[in-house]
Amino acid sequence: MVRVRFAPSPTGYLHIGGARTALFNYLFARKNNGKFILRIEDTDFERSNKEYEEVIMRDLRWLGLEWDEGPDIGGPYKPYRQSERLDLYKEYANKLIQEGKAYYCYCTEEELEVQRKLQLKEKKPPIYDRRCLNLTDKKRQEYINEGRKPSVRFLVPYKELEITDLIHGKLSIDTKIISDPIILKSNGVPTYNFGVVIDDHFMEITHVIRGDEHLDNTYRQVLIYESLDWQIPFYAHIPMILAPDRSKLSKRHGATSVEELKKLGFINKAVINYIALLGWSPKDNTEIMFLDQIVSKFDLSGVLDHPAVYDIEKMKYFNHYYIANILSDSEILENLNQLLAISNLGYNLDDDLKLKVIKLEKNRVYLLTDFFELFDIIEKDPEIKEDVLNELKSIDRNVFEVIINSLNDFEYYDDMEKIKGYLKDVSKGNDIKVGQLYKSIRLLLTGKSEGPELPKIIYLLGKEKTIKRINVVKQFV
RNA sequence: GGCCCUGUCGUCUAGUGGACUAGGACACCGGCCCUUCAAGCCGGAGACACGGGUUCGAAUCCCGUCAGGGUCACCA
Repeated sequence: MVRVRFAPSPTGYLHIGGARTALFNYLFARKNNGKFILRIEDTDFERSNKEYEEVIMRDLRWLGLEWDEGPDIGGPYKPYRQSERLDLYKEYANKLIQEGKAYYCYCTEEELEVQRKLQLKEKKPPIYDRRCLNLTDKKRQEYINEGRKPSVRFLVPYKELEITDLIHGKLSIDTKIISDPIILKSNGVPTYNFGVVIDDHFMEITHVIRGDEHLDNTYRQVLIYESLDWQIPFYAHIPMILAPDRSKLSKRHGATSVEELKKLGFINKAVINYIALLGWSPKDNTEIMFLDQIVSKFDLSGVLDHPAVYDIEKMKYFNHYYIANILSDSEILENLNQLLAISNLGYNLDDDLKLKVIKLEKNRVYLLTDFFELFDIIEKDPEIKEDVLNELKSIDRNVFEVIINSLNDFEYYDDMEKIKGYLKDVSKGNDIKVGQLYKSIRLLLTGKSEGPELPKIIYLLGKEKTIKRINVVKQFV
């Protein structure tokens, strides 16, 4: 049985890279009828935050990545929060000490820092010199009397170590260059490299799918597995997602968290679709796919081994495509209402009107927030600023009169086609160029010279609002 | 700096020794449509990092150079 996990630490929002890692784990689990587990790695008490944990779970669900076992829903290998598994780590750290495979280290962080700097200065790799490995009883007692709390270091066995990665193939390293890693901090809490091994083992994780940045950690972890005589899981290190400038993706590169994307008006299906294609492509090179289709096409062997650059423009296109061609109007409405709920813009529109807007605009919209343009036009009377006023004043008096009279006479505001035809007639009958007529009316109704098609605006506004706006504007001119 | 990973259009990618005049998608440019801006449709430009091998034949295999990224924490 395939068992994979996504193991975020709750120190920030779920970002694009994390979401993609979660997705690949999810895909692999579903494809192989396995289990997808969520584990929270909250051993850094300073930076971990329960709120982030909740946001991460919420965003994962928003993306449609449901897990089979996790801190909130439990499971046979609970608990799924590292902070609740502290005894387990201590037990195995002690076991390693007793077997001479790990040792207490009494060095302080300051001492280590000094040593590291020195080594770096001499252009040497910063490796711990094992000064605490063979401490005399006297020295040890001295440290204890000073009140020093020891950390536990893993004793790295020196050898040629080869690991096999499902994406990169065979990888090897000389373990001499690995510094003895601290596995238990002096406060008794495990470090990442130790916690991962213990938990993955006891949660019976079969495949570790994670970002490339963990490639070097893998050697340390494999050594720990070997020292405990545990079975080593399969590894698949997926390429990183880089910023457009090819550096590591971070906040300064714009919208990189799922939270932000949501607020910008992205649709979950589009986000999933886009990130699935970052470092992976199906055999048939299809681009537009739903999550279940991606599952059926997914194959770890299709995952590339080089990094991909994050391009929000392409994701916008996917979003556009989903809105225009894939989603039903009611699905779009649902997404729109979700967005409205979190963005507190206070539009006072009922679903029927929103649906009308969706029908009219979905072909040209890229982001859900683009619908707001029309919402604004419907809800807010035009602002008559100076430049608008000047433009308004340049409209011929006769044209002005024609517009007012004809819009007053017109009755079929609920029929787009009739509006179109009527405007055409007005244009012909009064010898006003269509372009000029449209431009003038748009200005009167919205205070802008660009925007959605004019008949749409008139249709959505209805007779009452249309006439009212024109009358208001008339006073200024 | 050591070690590890990687290098196909600007970007995501197809490509696994001959089917490659290197294909698709986003972005870009031009045209059509047209009441504006878009959308849509049609068309265009655009890449095998470089240098050596191996081979009848290389984007594909090997070596080197260069470039990019990652990592060397009592962070994960």
